[in-house]
Amino acid sequence: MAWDTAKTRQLLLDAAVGEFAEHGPQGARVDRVAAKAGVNKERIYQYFGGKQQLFGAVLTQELEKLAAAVPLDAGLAADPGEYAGRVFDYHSAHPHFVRLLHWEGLQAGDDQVAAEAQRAVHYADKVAALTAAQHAGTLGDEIPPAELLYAVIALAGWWFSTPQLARMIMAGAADDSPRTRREALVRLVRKLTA
Amino acid sequence: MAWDTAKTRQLLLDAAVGEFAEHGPQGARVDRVAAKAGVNKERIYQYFGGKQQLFGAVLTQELEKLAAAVPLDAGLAADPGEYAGRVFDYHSAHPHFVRLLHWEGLQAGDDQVAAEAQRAVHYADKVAALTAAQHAGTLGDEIPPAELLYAVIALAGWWFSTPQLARMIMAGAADDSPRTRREALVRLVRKLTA
DNA sequence: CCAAATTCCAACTCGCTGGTTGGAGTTTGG
DNA sequence: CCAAACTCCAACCAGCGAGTTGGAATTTGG
Repeated sequence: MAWDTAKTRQLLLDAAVGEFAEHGPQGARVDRVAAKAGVNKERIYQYFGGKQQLFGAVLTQELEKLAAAVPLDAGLAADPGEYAGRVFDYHSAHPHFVRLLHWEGLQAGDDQVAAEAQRAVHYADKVAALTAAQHAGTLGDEIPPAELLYAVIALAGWWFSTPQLARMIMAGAADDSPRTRREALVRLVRKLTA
Repeated sequence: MAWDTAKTRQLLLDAAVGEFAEHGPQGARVDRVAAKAGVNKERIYQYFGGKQQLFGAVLTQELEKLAAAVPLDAGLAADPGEYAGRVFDYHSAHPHFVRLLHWEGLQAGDDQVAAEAQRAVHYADKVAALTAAQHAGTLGDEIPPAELLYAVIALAGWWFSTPQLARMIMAGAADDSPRTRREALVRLVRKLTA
């Protein structure tokens, strides 16, 4: 039987996504990741170097997935409201993503994070697209593009990053469901770009 | 010399704020809290019951501080933009608050959190104030009040909850400082309530 | 076909950390 | 004034968990 090291690696990575999203870099247990992957934990040290590097690898992978799933210009420039809605949909389907992002933020503070340079380019591209749309006149230009991007990301993500707050704020609302939350988000962003 | 148990308690609580904000409930070290407070760690177990309960006590205390520092109607209803600015200022001066909030959110998930009922009332009051201002016509009424409150909180807090993202998004900006970030925030909220 | 290199695993180490304990000092109530 | 109750502390402990190791199985390259 041939070795399939790529598969073993991927098995670990996929198991680690859930573990890290749920418990964070501190709370995650190396043994649990290995068990869930059905692999010996020593593999983690051979392939990734350690728990922290595995966390970095997980983050990089998930970042790429998001970038692929909600592409740069899928209506972004033309209609940021709908783009925000798509980001919301992605978060709904993959709730671990925002969690990973926040674990990273809480842990790293002002330190550089994994793949920071590449990720910065990614955002710069989006800002450029928004700038172009403003010049073309398909988008209101009252809000500077970087700030607009910031707003979209923050508004789409906050529901998931502090669910307890979202719950309390919406406690009085007539009905509070993912659907109405998405509508609220789109409404907010549309208003910003009116 | 008389015992001053209240002071000892407070010493621990204050030391714990920093420790929990920086490292989270998992990463926080009981010994470090005790050392910083200049108190024996056994006191934590007598006064609070354990690490987790201490975390709850810290959260409750800081929540009250924020509520006191950025009062309900200090210009909120009349000018949500400026209110958002004040929240931003508070976060700048007390960066541990947002961090605590997010650690709570990441840990609790969909479970009830400490003092949830009281906190919900707190937000309901704010929503009511916004509703009144909309009825009075001092505030645009395109955005439902709860959603507006959500937006203010999310936009003011995101800078601090994922500093790595904020850094990357703003990487291309002419200058990126607390001052310009605050201005961006106010601009965004003003646009929402125009 | 054999030897070097690589993958895999069970078992181990060992420092760390939350929590405990026993007792000494201090206050309080009667 | 004395005994019960409470505050405080140094030392202790048990188990958990990241990382290691030694060697067996498997592959590869010559």
